[in-house]
Amino acid sequence: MLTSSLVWFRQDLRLRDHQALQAALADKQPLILLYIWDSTTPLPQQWGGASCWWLHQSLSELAASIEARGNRLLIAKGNPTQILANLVSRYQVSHVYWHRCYNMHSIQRDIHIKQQLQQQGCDVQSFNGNLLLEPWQAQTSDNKPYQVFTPYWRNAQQIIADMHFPMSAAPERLPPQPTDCTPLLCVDDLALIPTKPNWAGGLTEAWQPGECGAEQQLTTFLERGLFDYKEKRNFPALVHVSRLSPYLHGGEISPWRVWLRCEEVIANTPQLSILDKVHFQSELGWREFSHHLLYYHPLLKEKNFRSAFDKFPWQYNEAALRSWQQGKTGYPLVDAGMRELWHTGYMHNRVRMVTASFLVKHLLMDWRLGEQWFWDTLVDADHANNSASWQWVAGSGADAAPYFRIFNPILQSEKFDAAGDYIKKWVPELSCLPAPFIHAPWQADAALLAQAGVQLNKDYPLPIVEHGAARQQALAAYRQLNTH
DNA sequence: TGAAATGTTGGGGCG
DNA sequence: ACGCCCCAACATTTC
Repeated sequence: MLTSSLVWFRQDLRLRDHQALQAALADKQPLILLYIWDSTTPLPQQWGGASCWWLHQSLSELAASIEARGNRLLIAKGNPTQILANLVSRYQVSHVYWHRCYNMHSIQRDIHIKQQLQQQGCDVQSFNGNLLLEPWQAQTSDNKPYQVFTPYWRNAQQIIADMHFPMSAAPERLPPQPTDCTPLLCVDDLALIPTKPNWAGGLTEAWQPGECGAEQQLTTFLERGLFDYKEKRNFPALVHVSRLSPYLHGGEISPWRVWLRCEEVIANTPQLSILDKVHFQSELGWREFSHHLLYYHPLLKEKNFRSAFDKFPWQYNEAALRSWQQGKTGYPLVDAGMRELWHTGYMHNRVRMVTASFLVKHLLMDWRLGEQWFWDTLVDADHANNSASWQWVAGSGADAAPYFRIFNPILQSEKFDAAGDYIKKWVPELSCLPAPFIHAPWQADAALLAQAGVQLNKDYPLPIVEHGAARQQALAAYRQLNTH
């Protein structure tokens, strides 16, 4: 009886730079390529709506890509422990490979599965396929996890400089499946995309998920976006951000491919500043740092990193929460961001900070409410990044924004969207209102509003809170914690 | 990877 | 010419 090898695809939906696949190819025997929709994932960690849409597209492309190379992606749904055990015994699987995930559910599940498969006589190997560094690789001089980004990243960069990344091209042909291998499900059976109503139209326009789209996005960014990245990445109407986050999350591109191609472009393009490279790479650094934090603080999504925040006097106001979610706060930059998110599954980073700060500081609502909304609506929703970033904004996190750092949504708008281009795109009812009034429509006089065709409180809401008063309330609430 | 309040300085209008 | 005030521009401190 012929044995076979199995690659379990998870957050590594690509064929290039795929260590698990490369290891399986070296076995030179029939190959099972598997994706499992893990129904044992705790509910709050199940992919949100936008991530599901992304996953559907990405899986479909991967399946097609595998089929074109002479194999087939097996798709299953259920308990991975049982599914793997069944496949291993049914197809005489001698070797199983996957790339590691770093949240608590996955870690515990994978430890258990590894033991079980080894008992079945199977050789199991896992690799790092999703990060530049393993989360535990950078440690302080007394072998403790870092709490602050800057020293973490200084150390991490030194390690990266000496690393040899496992680059590999996508194989041109794949070995066949075992001869008696029967399909399980197809991508559609997972029911990941919305049907009634189909709200994904904006996502389809904005994105091309999959390995191919990732490569195109990387090239576009390096050619057009990297120049002056350090400054221009702050302007949401410009295209000077990489927009690679959803691809990195799904593993459709490896972070080291992004890293190395960036190095290469910088070396070959004299007009690019080293600072642009440094700033872009440090964004990848934040991603690494988030995973470092999540690894050592498995409850990062649920619990305040700084427990002093457990007694923060959060308020809950359902109407205000809904206004925020729907982009109807009356602050144009905030609303533009929230609508971009709803429409495209993405929001520019600068605007993420402004909108998040608004929920937590102006509306005094628990960061977890914001985290949940982003988790459900972002195509790049990532357990580590989303949790760490929300805690950073709230001030409850490691290396967090200090409590007194309260973004003024009007000032941010004037600074980073001076002409109002971003606002006009996402809040079209204000598109005839000239700057500077587009940043604060309630400050425009009646004649100007009439001329722009805006009736406040009808076409566009009045601010749901007044900035100055909300700021004072936030300062008072935070002062009450007495942590500073 | 803030914003506002407060302090300081220097030019210019003006008695 | 001089002192005084105003205030913009910038710097520093505070939240």
